[in-house]
Formats: sequence, C-alpha cells, structure tokens
Amino acid sequence: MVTASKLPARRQRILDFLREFMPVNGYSPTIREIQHSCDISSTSVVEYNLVRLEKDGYLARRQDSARSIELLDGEGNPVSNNPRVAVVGSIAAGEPLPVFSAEEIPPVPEFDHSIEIRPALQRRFKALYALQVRGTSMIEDLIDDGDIVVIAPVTEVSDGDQVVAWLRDEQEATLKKFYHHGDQWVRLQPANSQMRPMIHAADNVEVKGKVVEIQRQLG
Amino acid sequence: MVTASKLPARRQRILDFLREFMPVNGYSPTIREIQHSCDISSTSVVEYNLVRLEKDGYLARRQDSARSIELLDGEGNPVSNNPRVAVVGSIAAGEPLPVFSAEEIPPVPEFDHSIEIRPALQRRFKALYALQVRGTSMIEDLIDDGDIVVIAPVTEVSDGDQVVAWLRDEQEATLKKFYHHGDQWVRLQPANSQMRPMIHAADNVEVKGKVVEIQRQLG
DNA sequence: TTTTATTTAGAACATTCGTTTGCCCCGAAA
DNA sequence: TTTCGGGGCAAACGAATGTTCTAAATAAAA
Repeated sequence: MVTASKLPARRQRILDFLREFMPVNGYSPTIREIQHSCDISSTSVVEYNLVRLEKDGYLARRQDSARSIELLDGEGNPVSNNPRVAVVGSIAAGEPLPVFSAEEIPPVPEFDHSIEIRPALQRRFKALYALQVRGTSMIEDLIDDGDIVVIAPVTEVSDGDQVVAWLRDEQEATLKKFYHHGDQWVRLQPANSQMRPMIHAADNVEVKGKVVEIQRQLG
Repeated sequence: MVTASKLPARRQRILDFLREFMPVNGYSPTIREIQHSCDISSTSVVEYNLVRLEKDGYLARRQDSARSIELLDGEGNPVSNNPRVAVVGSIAAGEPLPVFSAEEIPPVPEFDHSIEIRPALQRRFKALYALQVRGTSMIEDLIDDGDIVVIAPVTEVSDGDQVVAWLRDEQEATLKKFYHHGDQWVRLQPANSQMRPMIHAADNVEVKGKVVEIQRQLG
C-alpha cells in the first residue's frame, strides 16, 4: 500500500531517480547506478531502501535478477504507458447515466477510477470507456452485477450485440442486446428471462456504443 | 536490414525464443537463459548468434549490460512487446488435460494459440497460462463454454477460489471452486446446480493454479 | 533522558552474466 | 585433395551486480 506520508529524503531521492531514469531509458538501473546517481556511499543503503520501497508498494523486483526493478502505482499495477480507460460511471436497466460520444470521452485523470485494458483493444478502437454494471439484467449473457464493461463508442451495431442505448424521450441509458425489429423499430432485449424486452421506435434509440470486453474482479 | 532469407536453424530458434520470451516476460533473457531454452551447449554459441542477429538488424544490445536485448522490426525500430500467454489446452469437468507447474509452462510457439493479457496481470504473477473452458460446469460463476481462463500457477488458494485441481488417483484435472472440508478433505464445487460437488481426500487433490482472469470472445 | 527503531556505512561475499580464447567439425569452393 | 569460412563446443575469465553481515550513527518514541 502506498502511504501518502512523505518518505525519508534518501528514499524519496531514489524513487525520484527511478521515475526519471526508467521511462527515459526503458530499463531498470542497477543498484550501483542508483548508488552513484544518488550519492550514496554503499550498495547496502540502496538495497535497504529498495526493500522498503518494495514493501510499501512503490516497486517490485525479481530475486537475483539484474535490472529488474519495476515501478508500481498505488494499486500495485506497473507504471507504464499501458492503456487504461476511465470507468465513467455505472449502468443498469432503466437508470439514467452519463454517456459519451467518441469525441467527448473524458480524460482518465478526471476520474478516480480507471482500469487497464489489453493493448490490442486500444489498437482496434480509437476511443474506449468503461462502465460498471448495476443489476443482473444481462446475467444470462454472463455479465454480472459489479462487472465492468469496456465500451467502444460505435454507432453501427449488429443484431445480438450488447449495446449501450440512449433513449431520447426517456432521457436514460441502458445496457441491452440490440435487435432490429422491422424498419422502424428496435428491440432492446435484456439477457434475463425475468425481464421483458423493450420495443422502441428506431428514432428514439441512439446507440452509444457496444461492449467489447468484460472485466470481473477475481480473488 | 532484415533480410527475408531464412536463417540457420539455430539462429532462427534463438530468434523465435526471443520473440516468445520477451513479450511474455516483459524483459530480455540472459545469454544463459537462451542457451538452456534452445538446447545449446555453450554461451559462446549464443553470443556468436546474437552478434550475427544484431549485425543483421534483428535486435540490439547494450554492451556489458545484463538483459539488454531489444527486438527490432524491419526498420530498426524497437518492437513493442505486449504480454501474451499461451492457451495450453482446454479444461472441463472430469476430463483429463495437461497441467503445468510454474517451471514447466510450455513456450508459446508450441501452441497455435496465445492470447494477449493486461500488462498488470503478468507482473502480479510470475508465470501464467491459459485454458479454454469446455462445458458449463462453472456457468453460475459466469464462466461459459468456450471462455478462456487465465491461470496463475499458485498452490495456496482460499475457499471459494476457482482452481485448476489435479486429482492424483483419477489422473485428471478439473476446474472447480475450492473449499476446505475439515482437515482431511476438500470440496470441489461446480458452479452449476445440475452438477454435484465432489469431496476428495486432501492428499489426492493437487491445486495447480487459480483463475485470475476470464476472457470471452465478443462481437 | 533512556530506549528503541530506523537509517547509513563499509566490507566482503556469492552469483549472475557478458566476453574471450582455442579448438573441432563440416560442407563448399578452388 | 586442400583451403577456408560458417558454425559449434568447452572452458575460463573477469566485470557486473544482487545479497548479507556487523557496526555505527541518527531519529523517533517512551
């Protein structure tokens, strides 16, 4: 756990050095490189402080392996330019929620919560965001309460896709399976036999995006 | 310049190994790790071939620096190495399957299938592999037929974890929820009310790993 | 102040790991 | 056949680098 309290000067200096060195060089410095860059007299001091930094969750290392320091963020995830998307809110059948078009996806830092995604996802879609699912309206599609769905803000969807649909008249968004229903209508189908499908005029339904990944908290 | 002409078998094997190892692990192997993984008798052979590969533009190294190999693309740019894990087989209740310990996880190329994972996963666990789920024995935990589960080869698990368990007597592996059942027994519980939990002597059950991520093919 | 925990120091140690050297094998060219 | 270069082999070397131990200095707590 990364404590907010400030570190001893030496330790802070080591951390600062790591945060400057590693992104620039793309690899970890050795203990002795840290030693000399931070004006430390002994490798054991570096080692000692690295152990503390590791215990406090600032970094991770591999045993006996050269140049194996990895910087971590507050959640124990490696710090890097790995793709993350913002979890911009939650969604449930019948509840209003903020929905974003491709251009107005908020930058990650404005939200206290983001998730890491597979790099391939980011390559396939230009912009992505995530929503936490509330309720079990999609349970039969194996999307559970609490799951986080990654949404690609596309407007072209196929029958059966899991979509975020915005209902203009009702002013609310919902996560459902999408089906055409004649020319003028669309059917928004929960994946839950307890719930009824909803049929809407096509021009009342604005598809905001579709589910491209589901993430669930495990263990 | 990377020539399209084919390399000598040894050199090709080294290159293949690098291209498999580095994305999976996120760092470079040492000469001796290459040596052993490619069944080479001497480090000098590895060194020789690395020099040739470097001269031919396949990779770059820093002098005298451990774990400093970088793979290059055709234009001499470093190639991004996103983490992937091998899908080493499939698993279903009651069916035999190959299971691997942390040390014997097979190299990716031996299998026609690998999946990309979130970089955070590979840092939290030293080694990972993936299995494709067959059947619906875990359907109520929202693991469906065809889903791919990422497995961390840990032996310490908690009650309720989704584990790959190896049954010594039966010589088969199975994906179940794990529960202690007194001192001498464990209960392996399907997440499917159609199926019965199995109670085994603790010393007949070898936990091979636990599910840390589920990936499902969407759209 | 006294006691205790944290931090720094210095040195030595043990591996890890890249590098080098000399030699052998073998197939292609002369 | 001889020559020669690519490739392989074994061993050793030495630099790079993580680890550990003991003691002293310092800061924090009681």
